[in-house]
Amino acid sequence: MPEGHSIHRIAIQFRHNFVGHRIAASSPQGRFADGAAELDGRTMLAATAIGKQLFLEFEDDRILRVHLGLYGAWDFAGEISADATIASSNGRMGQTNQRGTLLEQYGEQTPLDFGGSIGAPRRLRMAEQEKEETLDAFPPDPVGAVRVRLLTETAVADLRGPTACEVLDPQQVETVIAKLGPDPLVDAGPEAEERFVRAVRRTTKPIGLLLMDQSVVSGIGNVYRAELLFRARLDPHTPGREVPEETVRALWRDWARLLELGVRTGQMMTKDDLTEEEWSKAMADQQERHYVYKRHGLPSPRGEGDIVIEDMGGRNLYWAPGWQVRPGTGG
DNA sequence: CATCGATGTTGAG
DNA sequence: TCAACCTCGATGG
Repeated sequence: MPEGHSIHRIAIQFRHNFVGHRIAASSPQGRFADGAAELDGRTMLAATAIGKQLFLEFEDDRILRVHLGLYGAWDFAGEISADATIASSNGRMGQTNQRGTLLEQYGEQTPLDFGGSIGAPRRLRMAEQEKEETLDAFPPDPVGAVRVRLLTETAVADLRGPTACEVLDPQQVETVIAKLGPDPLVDAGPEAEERFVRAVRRTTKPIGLLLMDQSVVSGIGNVYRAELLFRARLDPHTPGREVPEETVRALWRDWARLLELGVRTGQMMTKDDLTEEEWSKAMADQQERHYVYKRHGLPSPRGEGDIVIEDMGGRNLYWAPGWQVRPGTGG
């Protein structure tokens, strides 16, 4: 159940334990047999996340593009970095990625805390089973419908339930990337913010939809959308062109901040100004990590009234009308 | 045990 | 606008 931060963490995990290694690729489920055969026996050269898209580059210009969708997940096993530190000098996505080096993406090395599985949570029973198998034999037998298994001498990554899983050439990757809005961890620098400002302010579409539009900005999902708008005190229905420029810039910078925090902690922590005690509580209880997401019916944390839920573009939107206002209406 | 909904996207109508 | 994709935790009987 990933938003952008999850995919960046997955990319980091691949850099640690798979990039630079010859990969045995297979499709235990069978639905990706041809694609796996194209990758099998080739060395992984780079792993890059842009928004919710993951690109795994192999030798001979073969790039695996994966989108986890709503419930896809990667499960890692074997010798997997537990206290992952940002890998350095993994190069670029060949000629397909003009968006800067991986080091530029992440700046200084940042300690991370990985579990064995990233993406949708697994059944505990399954995790225990795999743990036992790992002690006995490597690699463990695939559990369930594994679309792709990527295997090194010591590490294994299983992909299940993705929306997209395909082998592309650099040209095709270029086409995909060209349709994506900026990702603060990929497109560092002022041009990215300018792109975002332009994309928002040129349309009358509501800002609540624009933040979810991956061609406007990459990586934001339903949780971050709701929380960013609350933090900005912005009514989700405000047309893009009516959002003050400074507010649009503040949204971009806040997204950059929340995304960095999400990559570092592995949690979508969207609250500010918590005491140490409140922080611990929030990290243990998902409900406590957010101001409005899935908190409809509860009193707004700020201002008057309750948090409400409504449909926007076919997704549940959570917001606090007593706090979030439309600019220029005096509210 | 059955059903529902979900941190997402695509494509048919 | 809505179903389909395909997985699994939460919920209710």
